Formats: sequence, structure tokens, C-alpha cells
Amino acid sequence: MIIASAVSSLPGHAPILAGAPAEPSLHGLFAGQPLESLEPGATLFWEGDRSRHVFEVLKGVLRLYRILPDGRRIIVGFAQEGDIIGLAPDEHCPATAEAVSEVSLRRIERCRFRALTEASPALTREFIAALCEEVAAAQEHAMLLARRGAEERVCGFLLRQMQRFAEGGKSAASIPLPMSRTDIADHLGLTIETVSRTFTNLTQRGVIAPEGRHALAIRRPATLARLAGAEDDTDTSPRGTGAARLAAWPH
Amino acid sequence: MIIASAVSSLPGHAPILAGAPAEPSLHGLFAGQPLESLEPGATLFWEGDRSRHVFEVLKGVLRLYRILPDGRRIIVGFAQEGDIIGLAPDEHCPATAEAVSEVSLRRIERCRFRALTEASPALTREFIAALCEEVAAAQEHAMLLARRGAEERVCGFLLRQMQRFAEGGKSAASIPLPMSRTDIADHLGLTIETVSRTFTNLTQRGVIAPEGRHALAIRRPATLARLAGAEDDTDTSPRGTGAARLAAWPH
DNA sequence: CGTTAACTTGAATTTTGTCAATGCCTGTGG
DNA sequence: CCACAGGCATTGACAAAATTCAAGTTAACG
Repeated sequence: MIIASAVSSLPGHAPILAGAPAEPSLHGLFAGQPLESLEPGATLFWEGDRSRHVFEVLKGVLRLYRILPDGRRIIVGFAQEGDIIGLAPDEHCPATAEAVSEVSLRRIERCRFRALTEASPALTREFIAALCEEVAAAQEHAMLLARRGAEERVCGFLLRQMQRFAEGGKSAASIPLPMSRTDIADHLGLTIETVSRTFTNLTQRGVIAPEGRHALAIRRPATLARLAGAEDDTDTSPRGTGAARLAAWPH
Repeated sequence: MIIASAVSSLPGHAPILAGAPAEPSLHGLFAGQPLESLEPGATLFWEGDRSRHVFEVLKGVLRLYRILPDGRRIIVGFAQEGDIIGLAPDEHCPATAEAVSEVSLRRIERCRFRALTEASPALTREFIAALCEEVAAAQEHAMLLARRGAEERVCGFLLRQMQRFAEGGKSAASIPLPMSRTDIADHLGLTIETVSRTFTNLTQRGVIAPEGRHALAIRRPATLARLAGAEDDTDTSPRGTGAARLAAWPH
């Protein structure tokens, strides 16, 4: 009952035919809404809250997490530019959303989102596609966690970050890493020490090169991919299908 | 791009009003289809296959898994009675489906499933609800894997099996465990030895009692739940919402 | 009833977590 | 602009947990 991430086509899948103001896109629903912003550390909504709005992230990164009874925190995903979060058929927020960096976003009421989506077959299709992406992402994450090695997890994470950053067209000489080591650890089911050691190790082997604390360069992407378990190399598949990124919503 | 499990209301969420033959349910789509059956070990579809059909599982259990490049197998979920598998907007199967025990099922063409679902708002809603359940399940699984202990994972798994078995109304004095230890290990990201040791340990502590190799009794459900990490105890919430169980489908 | 595959058990090894101390950014205030 | 402080990250030594390797047992099936 939770969250994650997904693929998208934020930049330009807008009307191909000129002069068509009505674009059938989930992102279009947020068009007229006022811009809001969140300072780092600010909370957008809490786990268990009744979910009232759906948000479109325009800039910045949020962490989506749940706290287990014994206090452990699990970050189910990071929401970034182009993601839609807070979505759900009804009920409560399955996770807390908190700004990592400064975030700007738009919101609409959840019931309105639902009504508009249901009214349009195109939007419904897009919504379903996005949900499928969402499940895919969640299961990829589960697979990442099921793989034993700490190194595989870290490399897998970096690889995803790289791909996601490169999505916008900008090649990935150096990728941003706005979240803390603690965030990464809680996302990968490791301790910060293990994450740190793995980073150090990868650096010494020349796979990555840290650039300050919140960015790094991928020196050997191929090696990184191999260490991550070679993935399925399904990189070049379902991008730009019109599916919106979305994350975090009640069951 | 994968699979898992989800919640459902197979038995009787049928028409409340008598004499209403047209029940708006995803399961209803399979009504007229011929019964098929699978021997243990038989494969229903392969990871990477073009997905042509959607299946309703009537009896038995299937494992849904992916093989990583290095040969490791990850069981993303088990499909059981009431689950719908093979579903997807399009593309390919994200996982292999293989019968664990003898399985009986029905199938319909994927495109027909899609057309019928899209034509009915009620079915669309049910489909979306099922997808949400699916994500929820995937993320619960991810959380299970992110939590460190082997014991927590095994107990969490047993708990889910218990709940799922009890769903049909039958109380869970003894629950079936048709899958092998290897299957369980590959599902939980552990080795068979660790799973076996954990079972032994739980038995010695009187929490469970094995009944042959493919069933066991839960002697102390409360202890089991506690060892599993107490979950969120959200047991009593979203059951019987009309959402179909579904699992495994392309992105 | 015997064969075989699945499961259990044990000991050694590796990996990761834990505890503790040090070092280094970052952002504040002089 | 530089100095300083405090949080965050790194590093090391040790302990705990899980995996690996290697037998033994047991249950399922013919």
C-alpha cells in the first residue's frame, strides 16, 4: 500500500498538431494551478493522513517513506521532476512525503483528479499505464533488495539515478545526489556505514568519482552496470509512452 | 515490470440483488471459458514472451519468477486461487509463470480483456483498484526484503500465507505450503539453509509445527505476527472492495 | 521397499551491522 | 572573506548474521 517511482515523458509529448490547446495528459490537469514550494525538510503529507490532493512535482526531490513500529524507516522511493504523487482511489496516504531539496509543485483536489481522469478514456489509459509503470518500479526495487550484495544494491541505485537524470536529455557526466547517505541506506535496506564503504570502494576502483557530497561522476558506466547485476538492459524500451510518473498513494 | 499478488473477494461479492445475472466483475469475464489444467512444473508463459492471454487461477498455486543474468532466480510472487495473471497494457511478460501444484484456470485473449474492461466504467474501476492492490503488495514485499532479519522475513511470509488462506473463510489451524524451501528462499532473498534453520528454530520455540513438508500449523499467531515486525496491523481494512487479485503482467 | 530428491544440520567463512572515533563539508556569524 | 561550529560522512575494530561447503536425514514416489 505505498509508493515508488516510474517512467515518464515530461518534456515534450505535447500536442504534435499545432494549435491544439487540449492536451490529453495527466500533467495537463495541473496546468492552471498555482505554484507552491517546499523548503528542504518540509513535509507535504504524512503517512496515515486522509489523502486530499494529488501533486505534480516540477522541481526538486522528495523522499517517500514509512516508519515501522520499531522505528526503522524505509524509503520506498524518491519523487522527482515529472512525478505525480498522492494519487489513490481513496483512503489514506501510505507514506510520508518530505522535501529533500527545495521543491516546487502544483496540486489539485483528489476527487477532481479522479473525476477528470474517469471522464476521459485517454486519461484513464494514461493513468493505468502509469500505474503499471509504478508496479514495475516497485518490483524492480524489490528485486534490487532481494539481491544479496551491498555493492549490487548501491550500483543499481546509482544506475537508476543516472538513467533518470539522463532521461531529460542531459547526458550524465555528473549526476546529482541530493539525498543524504542515511536516505540512501534507508532506501536500500543497508546501514550508512555500508553505503559509505561501498562508495569509497567504488571510488578507489575508479568506477565513480565523488564531486562534493551531493553529486558524483560515473567514470565507468559499463562497469557500474555490470556490478549492478547487468540489469536486463531493457533501458531502451518503454519510454515516452505518455505514462506519467507517479508515486505514493493509498490502497 | 513484473508481478506479485494482491487482495481479493473471490467467494461471494456477487450480486446482492437477486436475479441479476450480469455481475460487474473482472472474474465474470472468464465465465464462459473452458477449464484448463496444468501439471506441477508446467510453464504457463515465459518471461519475455509476447503476452497473449489473461488467466484466472481457480485452483492451485503458480510461482512467478525472473532469472537474473547470473542465474539467480527471484520469485516475485505466488499466484493462487482468485488471482488474475498475465495482465498488461501491452508488450511482454515480465516473468515466467510455472505451476507449483496442480493448477486449474481459465483464459481469455488479452485484447478482448482490455476491450471489455475499457468499455465498462465499473470494470475499469475494479481494474484500477486491483492495480493499486498490486503496487501495495509489491511494496509490502520490498519492505519485507529491506528489513534485515531472516526470521522477520520468514515470519512475514508465513503470516501472509496464513491471512491469504484464511481469506476464504476457513480458519487457519493448519496452512498449506505447496512450494519448496527453495521457492521460499528465492522469494525472500535468502538461502534454503537459512530458511530451513529458521523453520527449525520457530518449531523449537513452539511458534509453528510442521505437518509433513508441505503444510504447517501456526501454534502462536500472535508471536508470529510480533516476530514478523508487527506489521501495521492493517489487517482489517481493505478486504472485499471488489478488487481482483492480479499478478504478473508486462509493463 | 528402495531410490532419489528435498530438506536438515553442522562447521568454517564472508558479509554486514554495531560501536566509537575522526575527518570533512556547509552554512553561519564574525 | 575567513573562521568556526555542528552535522554528516568516513574509517576502523569488533560482533553478529547469513552464506557457503559438506555431510547426514527424511519424506515422497515409483
